[in-house]
Amino acid sequence: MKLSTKGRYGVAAMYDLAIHYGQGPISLKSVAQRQDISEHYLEQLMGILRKAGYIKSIRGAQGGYSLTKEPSLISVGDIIRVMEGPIAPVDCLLDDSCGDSNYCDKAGMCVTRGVWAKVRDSINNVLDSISLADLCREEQAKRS
Amino acid sequence: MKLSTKGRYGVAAMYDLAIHYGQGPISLKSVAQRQDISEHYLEQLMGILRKAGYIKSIRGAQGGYSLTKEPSLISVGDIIRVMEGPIAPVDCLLDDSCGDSNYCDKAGMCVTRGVWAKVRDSINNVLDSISLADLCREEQAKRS
DNA sequence: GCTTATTCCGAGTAATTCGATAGGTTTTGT
DNA sequence: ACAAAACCTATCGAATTACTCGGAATAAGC
Repeated sequence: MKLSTKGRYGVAAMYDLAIHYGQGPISLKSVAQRQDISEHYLEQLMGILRKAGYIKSIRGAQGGYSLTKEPSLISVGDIIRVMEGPIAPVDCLLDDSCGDSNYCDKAGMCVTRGVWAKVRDSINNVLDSISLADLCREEQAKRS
Repeated sequence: MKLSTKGRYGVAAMYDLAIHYGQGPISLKSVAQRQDISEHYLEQLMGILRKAGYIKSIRGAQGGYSLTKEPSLISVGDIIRVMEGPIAPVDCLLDDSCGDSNYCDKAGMCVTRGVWAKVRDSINNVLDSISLADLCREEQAKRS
């Protein structure tokens, strides 16, 4: 039940952009340094976040990244799901409409499936209840 | 955020033993067949559960495994933690008293750490609130 | 006592994933 | 023109996962 660095780094980077929201484009380099992440690796992660529409980029000198929406409108859950795929402790919870793959024939009768579904829901609840703005507020509080 | 098969199979096997609680030793083979798990692999998992004290074994012909306590006294959380290690979405939550390893120097200032701690707590809450007896009851309900 | 059913144990292994690294190509402000 | 930046694709070593294999020890039943 570990989060991969993708999710962790993704949240860290988005948090960094949230802190600097409204200050123009923030360079990948500076984010990587502040959050202590490999530059090249973070680059790939930023690509994912950009394609998902959570950040926009400006190329060329003095370029960088910035959020496409207010920090209060982006939840940690949004970020995690984009970085790690849908949250599901077990694959049989992924009924992605396309018939094949992880279908479990006794899903209806499976009692443990219910357990994993509850876990999934509780994780999603927690993650969706925390926005980037919340994290920024917390940071403010810790400073004082 | 995936559970490994260790955790899943562990719960499935323990659930199987709970269903047959009080019926004497249950052979690995029959558990493996009913739960559709590789026999040899399940063998290793049973070893973990035995060493943790949740099941006891009887060797030789007509031997097998059985729970050491009532199904109501064993939670899904107990099983998962034994099979997968402590639940912690990120390593910096593991302050296992022995100073080295995953200590994060800015833990006190880290706002994302709080997020992961909330996730951990909510997962533990769900898993600890469900006992093997609960699963057996659910199975009964589904039958009718 | 022999056979057979079973748990126990340790090593090996194929496949996958993770976390990066490398090396280049655009694009753009100065 | 130059340098700073985003973008892209490919590769790679290490670790982990989910097994498999081959036995050794133990006990019940005949």
